[in-house]
Amino acid sequence: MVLIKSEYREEDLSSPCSMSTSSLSPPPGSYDDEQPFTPILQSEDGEMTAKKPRRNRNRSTTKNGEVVLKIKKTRRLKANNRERNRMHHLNSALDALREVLPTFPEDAKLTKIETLRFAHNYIWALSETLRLADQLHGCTTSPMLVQDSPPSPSPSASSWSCTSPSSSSCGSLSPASPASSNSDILDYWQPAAHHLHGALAQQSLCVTGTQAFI
DNA sequence: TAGGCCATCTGGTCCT
DNA sequence: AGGACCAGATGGCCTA
Repeated sequence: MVLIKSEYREEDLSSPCSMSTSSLSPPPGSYDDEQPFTPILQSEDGEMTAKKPRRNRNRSTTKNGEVVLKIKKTRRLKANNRERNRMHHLNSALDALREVLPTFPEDAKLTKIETLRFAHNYIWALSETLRLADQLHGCTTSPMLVQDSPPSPSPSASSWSCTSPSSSSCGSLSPASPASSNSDILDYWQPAAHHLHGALAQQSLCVTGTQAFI
């Protein structure tokens, strides 16, 4: 007996959301292309004699071929279920990430790639702000701290995210980004800066990285 | 209508 | 062997 961890039951497969044409007609090379004859069939009834009609043997072969086919389809459906569930969990994590990111307007939903890029930039901005706060020794609440210290996304900057500590990953994040233009970057940075300023002011700037970001 | 975004299916590969 | 992960394919929905 196999334990299925998926939260989605079989009836979920029939939901409009999960239905696609590919599931209705198997692509080339899938189940329908499988050879119906397998070695398992040969050993099913060991008592087979020469007198046994060939007709019965063929019928047995076909029946077992159908069983194999059925097993494969069941495995595929289970795999589909797991994959769907996995993607749902991934999306849930993405939603959780969106919730902690400041967006203006509030109901604006970032796309997946935008969420990842913005989170990348936002974390970098927070880290940079804390670093600058440490440099000032004072833990004083200065509006100038947030407004002036982070590098502005000036047009001269090739890529905003590439100046971050994890610049090695910018190659995969920056190209063809919806937020790669300077105007888009400003759209993301400004809310982040305001949010950051508010958060730091509330906590009197005396926060550790752990306290602030966990 | 083209393009972007998304959900889902699918087969391959790796891991336990 | 079965599950997790991944990337490609496909089709639906929405918007400029």
